[in-house]
Amino acid sequence: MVNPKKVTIEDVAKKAGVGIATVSRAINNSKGISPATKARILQVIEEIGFSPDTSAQSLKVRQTNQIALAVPDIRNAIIPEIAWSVEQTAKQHGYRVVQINTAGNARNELEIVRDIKKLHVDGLIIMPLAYPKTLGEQINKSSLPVSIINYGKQLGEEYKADIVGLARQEGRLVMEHLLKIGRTRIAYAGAPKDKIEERYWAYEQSLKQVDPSLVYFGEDFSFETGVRAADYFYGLKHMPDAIYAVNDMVAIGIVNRFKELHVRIPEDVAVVGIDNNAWTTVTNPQISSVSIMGDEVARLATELLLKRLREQKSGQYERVQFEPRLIVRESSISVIRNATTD
Amino acid sequence: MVNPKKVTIEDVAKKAGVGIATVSRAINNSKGISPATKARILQVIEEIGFSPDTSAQSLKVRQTNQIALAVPDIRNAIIPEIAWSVEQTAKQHGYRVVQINTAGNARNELEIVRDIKKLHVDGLIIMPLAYPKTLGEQINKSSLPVSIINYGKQLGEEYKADIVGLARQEGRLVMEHLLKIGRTRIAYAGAPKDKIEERYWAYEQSLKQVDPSLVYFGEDFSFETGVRAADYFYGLKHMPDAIYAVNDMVAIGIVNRFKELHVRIPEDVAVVGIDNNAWTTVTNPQISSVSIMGDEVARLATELLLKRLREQKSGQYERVQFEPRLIVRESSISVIRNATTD
DNA sequence: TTTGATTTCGGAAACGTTTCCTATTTCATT
DNA sequence: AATGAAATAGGAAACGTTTCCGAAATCAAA
Repeated sequence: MVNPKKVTIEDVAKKAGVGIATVSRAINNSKGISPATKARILQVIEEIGFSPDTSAQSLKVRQTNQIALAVPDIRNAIIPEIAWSVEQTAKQHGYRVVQINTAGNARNELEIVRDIKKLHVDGLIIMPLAYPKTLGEQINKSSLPVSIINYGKQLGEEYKADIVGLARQEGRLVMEHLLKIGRTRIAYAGAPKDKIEERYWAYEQSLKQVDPSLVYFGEDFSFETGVRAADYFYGLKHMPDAIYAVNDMVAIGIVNRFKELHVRIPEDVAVVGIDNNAWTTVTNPQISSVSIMGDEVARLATELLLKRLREQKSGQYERVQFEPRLIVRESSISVIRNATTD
Repeated sequence: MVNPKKVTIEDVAKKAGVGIATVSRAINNSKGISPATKARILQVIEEIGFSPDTSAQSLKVRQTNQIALAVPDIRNAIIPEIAWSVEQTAKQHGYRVVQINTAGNARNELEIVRDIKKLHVDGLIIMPLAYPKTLGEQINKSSLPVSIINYGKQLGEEYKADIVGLARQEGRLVMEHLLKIGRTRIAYAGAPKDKIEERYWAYEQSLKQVDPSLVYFGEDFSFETGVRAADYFYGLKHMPDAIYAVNDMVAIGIVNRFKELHVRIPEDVAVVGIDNNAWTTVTNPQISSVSIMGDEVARLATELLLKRLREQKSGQYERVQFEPRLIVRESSISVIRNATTD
């Protein structure tokens, strides 16, 4: 480690008695080199421990074999899964990924795109959270390809980027399932700002008419909201026989609280969440949920980016939405319902 | 994006009517340039949208401003937290981090270290899981500085790397706490291979004598093991009044099962885990746990690596162990114990 | 003014590769 | 043998910077 006098391609050439061009051919196994000399060169390389300088290579071939992945916060929810998927996919194609957390901060999200040139990467995958107004504009004038992992708002046609996300069908899936297993008094537990979204509309639309007492709008998407929702429903004269929770955290809160209250799940009340968080399998009962396909979304976003890099042309931009998938677990299995109640 | 004829430092120079050396001085704000010309150059740069080529810079100055972070699997346990901490710290010093998952595979762990030169980084932070025998050897012959985040075995003095980890005191902390709040029948719930470790020895050593019926060795470190442990203890003639769980997953399993069995926590049984997983705050009751200081460990490991890069010398290697910290929550608060029992 | 020190600047040489172009060798075909 | 095509090789230019070194310009002091 004490400045070992960097060994270059020239050292190899000299020692092997060939030109540097030939050494280059050997390490890139390009053609125009005889198997014999190639073997000899490789041998020498092994001996003196040569490894081509990646900066020089990048400078020459004008690519870095790196892509950037910008996410709000690697510590949250499905993001580790996404980061993992991107890394695996990139690796398969010989790319490395540099990790960036934007903290879901609008300024950071813009900055990343604007300063992408400073990143020593060939392209960018961004999962926005803040969706700053000028994001699209910034992306469009970007000098490098970008791919968007979109779990937020519907994005316009004008984006010059591949966009992959989720078909807004999570709520519909939950409701169809709950209806199919014969529940009739289905409640909704969510968060107010969520009212405008598919997850809530699916609830309204699946029902002939909605009983307002069965709709609980909490403050956020947290465990605590779930606990409070459970208390609220428990206090009703006529309890629901199923609860559609806006996400898994809320669902877990509900399940936990109901267990304390001796409400049986799924016999008395079925519960279904959304996200397919790993912790849904670790509660008791395990909670049915809708997978939002993080790894598939991330994988495709990566593949589209790499394809664009490979083909070097800014042709048609892709718009892909994965279908969410319902995973049925104990909390909503179809049971012969017992009329007795605590 | 359609091959915009890369604008180079020379274009800037020409347009500003100066030499390229001067432009270089302007963008690196080195001295030997008058404020006036500097301003003019910056102006031009802004106009024509120039951004220096990072590959060329790296080639010239012989550093990439990147470090690699190799972890077993970004999706597991405290690793997102570690990745986050490394990234934040690196960013503060102007470094970016490239993420690598080793899958806890011995061969991968070795390969990363061996092929570090191919990574376009200035140094490596590795969190080993497999600890292959030749890892130290490989690190010692590495041409780049490496820093180790060590949550595994005790590492020898011979490693030419900074090593930061955790002082093996988690078990002791738990036991002291449990004894202090007056528990007398303290049980242990863990995994068999764990028997050799501090976490178990601390249990034995804190007790005048151990009641073998209060020791439950499960199969693994999972939620399920926790559930089974709870069942086991519940079946005892004489239940423990506290349980020291080898980690949070097990603790959560215990708490969940006990709630079903109407065992009161902490009144009947106190429960404490280890790891300080975020989910300990989302159970009911919230679970006391020992923080294993992931973010501090990661931050220091990063800082040591960057310092070594800065100082360019392979002097003394650091060995640092953080003290784990007990976080007391509802599951083990000191209560006036009620003699009545369900 | 002259002098000398200091600041400001530009030319050119690196950094370590890949690749173009040309030269040589090898080989198959006549 | 003679010819031409194909395979193999090397020299040198280029990629876009930083930095060394010397030249020119500026400035302060005499």
